[in-house]
Amino acid sequence: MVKISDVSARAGVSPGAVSRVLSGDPTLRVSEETRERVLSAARDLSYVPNHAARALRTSRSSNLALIVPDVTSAVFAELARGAEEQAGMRDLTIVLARAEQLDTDSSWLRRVVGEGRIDGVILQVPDSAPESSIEALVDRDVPVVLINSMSGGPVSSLVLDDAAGIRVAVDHLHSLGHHSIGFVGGSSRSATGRRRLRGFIDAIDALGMETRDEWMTDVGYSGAEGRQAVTELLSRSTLPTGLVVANLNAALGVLAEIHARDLRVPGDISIVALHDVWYADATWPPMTTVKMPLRELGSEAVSLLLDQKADSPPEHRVIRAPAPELVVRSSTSVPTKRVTG
Amino acid sequence: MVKISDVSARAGVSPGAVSRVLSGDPTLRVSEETRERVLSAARDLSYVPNHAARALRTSRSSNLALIVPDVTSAVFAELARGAEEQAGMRDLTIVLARAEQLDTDSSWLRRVVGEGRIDGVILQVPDSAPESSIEALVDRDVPVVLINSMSGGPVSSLVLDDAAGIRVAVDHLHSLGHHSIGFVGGSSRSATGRRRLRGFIDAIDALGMETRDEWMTDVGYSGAEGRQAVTELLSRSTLPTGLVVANLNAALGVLAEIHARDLRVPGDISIVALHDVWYADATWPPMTTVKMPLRELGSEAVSLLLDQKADSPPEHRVIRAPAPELVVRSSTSVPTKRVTG
DNA sequence: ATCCTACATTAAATCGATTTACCACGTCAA
DNA sequence: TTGACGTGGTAAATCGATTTAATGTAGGAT
Repeated sequence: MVKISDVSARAGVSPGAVSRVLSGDPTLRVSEETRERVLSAARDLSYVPNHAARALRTSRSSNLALIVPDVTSAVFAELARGAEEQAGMRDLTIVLARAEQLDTDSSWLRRVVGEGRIDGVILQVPDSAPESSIEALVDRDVPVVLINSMSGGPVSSLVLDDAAGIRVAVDHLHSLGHHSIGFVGGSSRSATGRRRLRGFIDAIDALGMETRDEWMTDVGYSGAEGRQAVTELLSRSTLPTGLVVANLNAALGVLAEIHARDLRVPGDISIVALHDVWYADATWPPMTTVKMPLRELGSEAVSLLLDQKADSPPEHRVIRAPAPELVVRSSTSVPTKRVTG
Repeated sequence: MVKISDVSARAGVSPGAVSRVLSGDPTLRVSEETRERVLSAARDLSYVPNHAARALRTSRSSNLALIVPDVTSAVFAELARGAEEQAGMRDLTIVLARAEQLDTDSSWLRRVVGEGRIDGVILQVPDSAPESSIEALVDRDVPVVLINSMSGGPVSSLVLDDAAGIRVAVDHLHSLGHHSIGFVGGSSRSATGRRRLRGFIDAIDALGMETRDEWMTDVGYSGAEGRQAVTELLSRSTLPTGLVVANLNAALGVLAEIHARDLRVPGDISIVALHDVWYADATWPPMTTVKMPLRELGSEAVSLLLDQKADSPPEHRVIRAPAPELVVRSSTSVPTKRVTG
């Protein structure tokens, strides 16, 4: 491996000078000619600074940890891509970890952070997780950005504008002529779930429609829970003609259970799901969705982490751009008949 | 941050001694009593060795790069989990990257490797990728393990026993009474695709059934390509009663297109897909699959990477354990009628 | 001739752990 | 007494880049 002293030797200057030229130190005064010599020497030898040495000296590892509950989720994939892009631009690297490790082996994070391997943490706690597990991270000596979890509190956070997304979904159904619209959101035990429910109710109100408890469920985001949601809805008196599902994983389950009951989408019920991911048009029927700025969420998380000075107060941002966008496929249509459960 | 000299001071020994005690250097001779003092000093101060310093000295970063074509794929998720687990056990960290970056910015890998940030690479090239892009990595100065791509060649590789998985699928359909079985595999332009096709033909042969070209397609793994596969099958004379789909993403598309044609699964056609991932039972109907040892593939990749000495010849392993396992759901049944396209 | 800037660069300390080579001390045999 | 050996460590170099404080030199002003 070619090192800085090789470059400096070739350019006929000191290693210090090379370092300063290469990093563009503004306090350094060099003749244009020397600068050129250094630059071309570095190029000729294709010099790449050793990361460990730099990290040791500067005590920054240029590694960020991305901790998510579930790598499987398509939501994660988009998020990761955004984070990665932004990280790439800033010469950072993303280290992958499951939130699971936080529980089973909470020492993991402590250790990696203690070792100085991680400069910052992007954390998406499972909705199900007790908020106390977050607290455990607060006094840690790395900046943390919480994603899609609580807003407020001592840790910086970033959330999507779920309410806006849900509004788009509701508007769509309304404009098709639906007047009874149901909601399959996350559990109201989680902050996210409550935020979404609130968004739904507001959207319905704004259009002068009514919400009915029997049209709403209080389950999680998995496929199985989506199925369960439909079972619950059907066990009640009437079914709404339209359904907003706050998560595409759950929407798969919803779809499966609806089919299992021999109902038709969108014939018997129209469905709009939040988050536009690849398999939205591989379902049957292809699903109408609301595309949320997940990628931007990821990249913004990286930015926030880095722009955050050590002692600055936590920031809480809402990602609003680009605005949630309706992607019409085949799971929605004008309402036809109403089904009784 | 507490450093090694703090520990050594507290224990009344030299830093060198602490290092050697902590790393269990067998050539060090210490009295049991001194060892205890060192250990407890480290514990009391909750000493964690600085990673950068260690990396600088030992020139190993303890970082592995996991490069995949698509973080979205459920296959990736399982793989990543396996890799992560194994990495965790060995005190390594997994760095995430998209294979995309290899094309758009092939300097990325060069740079990170040059910086010494990466000790090894687990690489899953897209089936579509030219094999030349692999070559570009061969002479790099890090060990590389290729996943699910070519076998043989100068780079170590790891593949699943696809043939065995397909055999399980074919056996299942055969034992249900199917005699006309079709295949939606990967493109025959990729080594993986060819391997799978071979496995399929062998499995059919072994059971004394016949394969027909009109029952086989030659498309990729995406949902869209799965739809296209069905369109092609239907454009031909007869449809088989059973279908083996070599990938669950494609299977979603297959399912969607079948529904779109108003055919019934498993009434008109039974489907078995390779890879058992979470949404297999969130589809309609829930899909019968063959569970492949993806997790083991991931963990084995890490092991192979590390066990590989610098100058040892490349190894090519096939992951056979645990054996492919049939997961019966609702997309398969005894054959009823045969549909003409 | 002397002092003062401004300029262009360098020397050397530093980050923290690892590792090789060496040392001091005691004991035991010849 | 000497030398060989075992015991229980230590000193110091090293990994490679960064950064602070210092240094030599030329030119201009007094």
